[in-house]
Amino acid sequence: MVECYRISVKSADADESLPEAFWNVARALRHQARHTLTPWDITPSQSRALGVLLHHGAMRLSDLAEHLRIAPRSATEVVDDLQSRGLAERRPDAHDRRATLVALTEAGTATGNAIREARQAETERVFGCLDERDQAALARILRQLRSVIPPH
Amino acid sequence: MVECYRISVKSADADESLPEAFWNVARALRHQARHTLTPWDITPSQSRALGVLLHHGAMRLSDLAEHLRIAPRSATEVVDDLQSRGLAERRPDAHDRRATLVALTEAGTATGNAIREARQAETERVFGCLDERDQAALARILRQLRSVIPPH
DNA sequence: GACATTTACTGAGGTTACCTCACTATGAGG
DNA sequence: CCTCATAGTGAGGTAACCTCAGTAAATGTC
Repeated sequence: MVECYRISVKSADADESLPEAFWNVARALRHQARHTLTPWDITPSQSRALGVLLHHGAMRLSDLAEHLRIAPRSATEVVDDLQSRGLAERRPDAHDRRATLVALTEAGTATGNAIREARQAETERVFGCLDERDQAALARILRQLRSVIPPH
Repeated sequence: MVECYRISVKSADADESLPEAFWNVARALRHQARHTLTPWDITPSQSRALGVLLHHGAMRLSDLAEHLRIAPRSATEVVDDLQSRGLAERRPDAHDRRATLVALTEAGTATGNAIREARQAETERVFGCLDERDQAALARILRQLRSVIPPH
């Protein structure tokens, strides 16, 4: 179902180092991901928040910040943006009146789902072009790379 | 020469998808690269410019912009920064009085070399932990991925 | 129960790394 | 000579972050 058009290798700079090749792929993927978002006029950071809320449901602003690995203050801004677009809303937390719960609106859920599907199709098109063995190899290699990079 | 300490796999979230694993590695690498720069108090974008100038020698500001894939106006700023740190200097282009050549100072060359070496050691430590076959496999897989992502 | 401490969010203001648009100085073609 | 293109930069803007200080609410202590 997934079309794998392989453009002629055109002897593309095969003389690039592994890190260069890695970053080139990362840049192309990032570029493509940004492109995928254009129909919704959503920024990447908003899309990330949408994804977290879609996946985990309503949560406190500080928890959202943690999921997004950003400072709580920055999450405030992302939520402001989503709210001004009618994609999310703030609700009081019944158990803690200091906290505010962030929840997707119906529009937010719909948009989030649409984006999720588009991104899934996109990554399937890309990573699905690798055969089973290469997918397994890539997963293994990525795991090993990450084990060598000091976390934090 | 390269130490490969493999921390226990500790069954780290092995349930991540390929794109997730890819981005996690990318994030860790970016984080590490940023960390590597701390001794020189240099920003990543300045380091990139330093690298281009080191590799290709003095060039016009617009050519530098092209190498860095940024707008000429943005290259002006990077060069301003490098110049204020005494790492680069502007020179008139003898053949075109509109143009300005950007050249590394002695300090800039030294700093650029030091950074290049540190980064090389760093990537060798990471990618060098893959055996020959895995390095070849990764290179091949990355090439294939990039051939599937529409360029530009 | 009063009081100190901690926690949750947000206003104010800053940074990095980009961008576009308009302007000046210069070069190149007819 | 005059028009047009090109090289760099000032002015001003954006996204996505940050820290620090302040307010309101909860929680622990005496």
